[in-house]
Amino acid sequence: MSKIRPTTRDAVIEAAFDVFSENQAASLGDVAQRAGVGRATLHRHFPGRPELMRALARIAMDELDAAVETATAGAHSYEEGFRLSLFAIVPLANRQWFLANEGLEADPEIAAAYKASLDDLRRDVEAAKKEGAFDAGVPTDWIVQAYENLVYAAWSLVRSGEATPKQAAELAWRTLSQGLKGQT
Amino acid sequence: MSKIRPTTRDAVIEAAFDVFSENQAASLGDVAQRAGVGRATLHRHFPGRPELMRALARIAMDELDAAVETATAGAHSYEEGFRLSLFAIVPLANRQWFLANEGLEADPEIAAAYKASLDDLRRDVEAAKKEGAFDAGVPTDWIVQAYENLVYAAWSLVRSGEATPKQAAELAWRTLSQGLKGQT
DNA sequence: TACTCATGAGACATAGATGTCTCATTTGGT
DNA sequence: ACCAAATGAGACATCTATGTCTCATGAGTA
Repeated sequence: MSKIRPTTRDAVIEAAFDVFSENQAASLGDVAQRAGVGRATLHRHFPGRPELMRALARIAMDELDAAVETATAGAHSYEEGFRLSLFAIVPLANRQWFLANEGLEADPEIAAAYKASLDDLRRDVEAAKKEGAFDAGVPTDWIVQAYENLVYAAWSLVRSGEATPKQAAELAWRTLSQGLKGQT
Repeated sequence: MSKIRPTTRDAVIEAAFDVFSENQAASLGDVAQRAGVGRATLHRHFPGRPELMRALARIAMDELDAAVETATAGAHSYEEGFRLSLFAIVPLANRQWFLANEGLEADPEIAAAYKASLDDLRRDVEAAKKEGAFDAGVPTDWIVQAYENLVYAAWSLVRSGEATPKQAAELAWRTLSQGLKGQT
């Protein structure tokens, strides 16, 4: 077992997700306090704010990938895969969204990983089009944008207390699939 | 004619919209520079950041109201009104969105005005439900969330250069109306 | 021309966030 | 119990954004 208490680093990371999802401009002192950790200790694990954000981004992307992979393991079609992914992603949205406004596109590794997952999404959208799940006449870029923003909308609904994650994901799926369905 | 050059205040406001829509964390120095104005002059017109943000919020909301009112003047139904509003709002989204993450809910006047416009939107959604434009079984809160976030999605598509405002608004409208249409 | 007022430039003080360092204390493994 | 490593607390220096103030300049007006 490592000499570094695994608890401390994890506590900082979880506190950072909590604090930053409430206020992306929060200070590192806020994060340390929420984690119940000294500010100096935070700096021992993460040299500075960019490194912490980088770590959060990597974790968030890995979580997302894992959740989607698990959720879609038994999917029989791309359409079903999208539906299942939506249910898996909505509860994770609060851990993802605040990262969008951080200057992470400057980090080559993060930017590359993000681009790769976007490319995957575009590929899946196009496969779903071929299945007839989405209207082939609608631009893939729009479907991707609508998908991402309906996830955010669903999360917002959950956050406001108006729906459970399951209900919100169902509404988002209905809007997306019925709204962009291929015209028969 | 007022002794205060009307140009200066307007230049600051326009620069602020430009700069903050690119980076909401930009400094007042950045805004002053973009406006071609001394930093002290900016402070002469707006005591501090909150006051500037407040002014931007009021202007943005007024612009939005005016644009919607103009656009929907000739609408024959709530459904048509929503469609026309969407076309009017998408080009203004960049002047609206960054204000969401500013602590403006703390300002009573701004908060009240925002709440009022949200209530209007909810009323219109419910009227459109009665028309059959939206499925009465879908929560009004979801329709409002989807509407707002599809506006953002449309603006994102425009910003990426993948569509004109008109095309993006058309896609957003199609997604919303077809996705939430009442089941016949 | 003389006057008034907004402006630009820059000095100055302040506040908050950040990053480093030290030292006493605690923790976990031996 | 002993030891090495991690931690907490706090001092310290630095940096950036902010807000104020002063003074010279320029534009518009009488």
